[in-house]
Amino acid sequence: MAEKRSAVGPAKATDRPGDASPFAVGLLLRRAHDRAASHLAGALRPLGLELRHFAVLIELHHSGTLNQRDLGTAIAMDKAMVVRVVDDLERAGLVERKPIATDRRVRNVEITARGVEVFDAAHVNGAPIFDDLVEHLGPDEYRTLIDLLTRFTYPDEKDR
Amino acid sequence: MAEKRSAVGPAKATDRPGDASPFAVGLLLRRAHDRAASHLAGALRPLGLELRHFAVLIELHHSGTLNQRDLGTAIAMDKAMVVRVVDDLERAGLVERKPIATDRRVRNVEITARGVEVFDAAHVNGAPIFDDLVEHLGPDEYRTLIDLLTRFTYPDEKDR
DNA sequence: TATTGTTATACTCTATAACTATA
DNA sequence: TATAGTTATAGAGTATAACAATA
Repeated sequence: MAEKRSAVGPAKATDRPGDASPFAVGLLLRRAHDRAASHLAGALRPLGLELRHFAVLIELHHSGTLNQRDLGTAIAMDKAMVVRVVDDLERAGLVERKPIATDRRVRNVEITARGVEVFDAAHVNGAPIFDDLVEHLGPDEYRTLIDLLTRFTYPDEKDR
Repeated sequence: MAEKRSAVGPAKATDRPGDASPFAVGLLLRRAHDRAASHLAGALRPLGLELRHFAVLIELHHSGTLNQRDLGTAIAMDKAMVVRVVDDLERAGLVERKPIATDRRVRNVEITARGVEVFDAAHVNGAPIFDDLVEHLGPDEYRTLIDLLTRFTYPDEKDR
């Protein structure tokens, strides 16, 4: 692949080398995500979890308790999807819904002790898969990638 | 966001700061892709194109002529999807299917002169949107991001 | 009247599988 | 028998909208 160039027409402003078209970024990100997702999904499958379940566990492990609205906002998940994913997790005993005293509409979601266990187990079991995912990047490079990606994705936020 | 930590349980091997869970990479990539895709789709909409159409144009502009099978391989697109996308592009006059002499099953896809025009116009019209997409990264940082992302995504390839 | 969470519905995307015409 | 391309179908994923309870 990528053997020929400029087979079509004269040089133009956009006649760039390789994948330098700005639009290629979108495609590159899609394929990067596909690769990461298939690796990570493989690490979670033995635990009966999918990435979207783990997104909730990560957020709860990180932020503590959140109601479903804030949880959805935090992980960019539709509120209807939040309901289904929390249903799954609650059925598995990994999170609990807790009513709050001041507003009977709201239900806080908490990670359970068992949820924390599974969270840890996923990281232990997934370590080899994760190593394979990033092995051709050095540790510094990986950190740089995460940093740049984070700033690309959340342009308005200072911390994260 | 990201105000509390360790609200749950004692410190563990996986009790990392922030989004340092390996699994968070998948989620970060998803959101990075979502942000890029919505920006770039906005740049293509006035031209009546979607990202998947542009994926084909980029590949043809870059590699010259490809048959549909190789085209699908190059951009990780299912052969059935290739048919539909090439249908759209051909209807718009941006690519042409050309039979080859040696194998009457195969149809090469070529970008047309009008396809090159639209390719260039997309970059011209999209420039402000693209600037907005990456403005909080320096040029060097953007190049680094693309480089790391490319190596992350295509671990086995030397060039690209 | 607005909001939280739930349920139901519709729509898009993708993956699969059949089908044709060639080889 | 295998392959390139096409078409049709089914499944998953996502987005939308209606709904109930509460504020």
